[in-house]
Amino acid sequence: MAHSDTVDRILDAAEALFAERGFSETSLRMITSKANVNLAAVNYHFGSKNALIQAVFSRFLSPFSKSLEVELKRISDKHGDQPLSLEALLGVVTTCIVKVPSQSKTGVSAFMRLLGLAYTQSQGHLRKYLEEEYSSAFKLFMKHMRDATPQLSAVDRFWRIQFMLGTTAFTMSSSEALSDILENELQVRTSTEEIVQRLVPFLAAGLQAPLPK
Amino acid sequence: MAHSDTVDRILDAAEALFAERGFSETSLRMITSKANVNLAAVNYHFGSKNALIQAVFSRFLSPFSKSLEVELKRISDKHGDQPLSLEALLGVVTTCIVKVPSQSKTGVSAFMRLLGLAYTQSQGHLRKYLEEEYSSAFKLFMKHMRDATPQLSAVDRFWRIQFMLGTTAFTMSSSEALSDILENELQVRTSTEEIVQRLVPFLAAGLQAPLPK
DNA sequence: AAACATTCCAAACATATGTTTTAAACATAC
DNA sequence: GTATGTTTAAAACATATGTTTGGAATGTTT
Repeated sequence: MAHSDTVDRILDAAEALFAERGFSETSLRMITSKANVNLAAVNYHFGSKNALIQAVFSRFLSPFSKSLEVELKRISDKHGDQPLSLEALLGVVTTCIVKVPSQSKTGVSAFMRLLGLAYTQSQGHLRKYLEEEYSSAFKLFMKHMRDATPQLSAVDRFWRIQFMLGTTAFTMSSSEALSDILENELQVRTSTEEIVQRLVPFLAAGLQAPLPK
Repeated sequence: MAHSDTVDRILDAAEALFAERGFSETSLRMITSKANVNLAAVNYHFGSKNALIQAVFSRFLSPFSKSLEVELKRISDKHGDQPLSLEALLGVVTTCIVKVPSQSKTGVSAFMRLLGLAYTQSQGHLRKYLEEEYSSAFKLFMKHMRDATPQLSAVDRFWRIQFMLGTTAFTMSSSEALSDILENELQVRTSTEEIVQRLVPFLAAGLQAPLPK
């Protein structure tokens, strides 16, 4: 078989464990024993642990960036030269985020947590890999972002976009822990979808906040 | 000497390396060789690596939480039963953040990055320690936060505060890298103080964003 | 059926890590 | 000056990690 069952079992186990514990804190032995495969299988199929990490990312990031590019082009075609509103733009992104993982086995929560880790737990090789692989989708998103916030100067826009990405990455990377805390305090459970829904207005308002002098 | 030079040198080196690379990715040997002390000194003075991590945190978190409590009480006394405005409250926090590290050798950026790591790289022992040690300052801040955002439900407020903390920790933790990128792109240099000034309106607007249904 | 390629497995390997041990150097008090 | 407790130094220890290896099992092709 070109894609042995083993490969998928490893990817599933790795994805879950990485999301749960981070990269350095997850050993190959944890992964292979959760996947019920031999330890050597990882190096046989992927070559190295770093390559496995990248494979885990591309499995969910590729469909996502694909879907994002398609969706953005579709909507902006429909709108002609009218630029997308900020809300619409963020809406597209969140739609793609929520849609994609359900196609694979990954939950949205693991998906987002991995994204957060990629940002935070700065593994040099990962950052490099992601930049090379997904720069086109990212640039397209940034172009729409420019059009959606014409009132901002380039510098202002730069910082606010960083704030936005930071909020998202950070919240998602600790979303589970935060949900636990909240449940403990107020006996309310918040799903990842709901967190995203809460996040969007916060971000939109922040991006459009009146400028300081 | 009660507080040998060695102890401080270890703390300085550990602080810098933790901020730069994270906890698991920083070995005791890196720390001791950067600090120019013997490997065994860490276990002698602190007992374990985990204890060292906690010591690094308390060195900068204790003065900060102290200063925050004092400052909050001072200002709220001055205002009588009038609740602090959101802007004023955030102002107090940022003032304390910017003020405290300059007393020690820590830069604001390392200070914030460590906070971010504490959140993200959730080492069980650290979370527990921080909760026990600094719950009083945190609870005081949350009380004022409640008063400053009466329009929010408890759940809404919880999440928006998390968004706010996330944005701050994340931005500050990568502020240096981001400044570099911006300078490269637009030939503009942004100081940490300016970043904070840009952050506050973003956060205030996000916190007060209209609620989704 | 034989030849070949691929996949799997148990064990070994080299290295890095946190921690402990042993002894020497040092300071301080009696 | 000796004794006592403290700090440093170098080495050893036990363990965990990523990776490699040689061969067995399995599948595919001729």
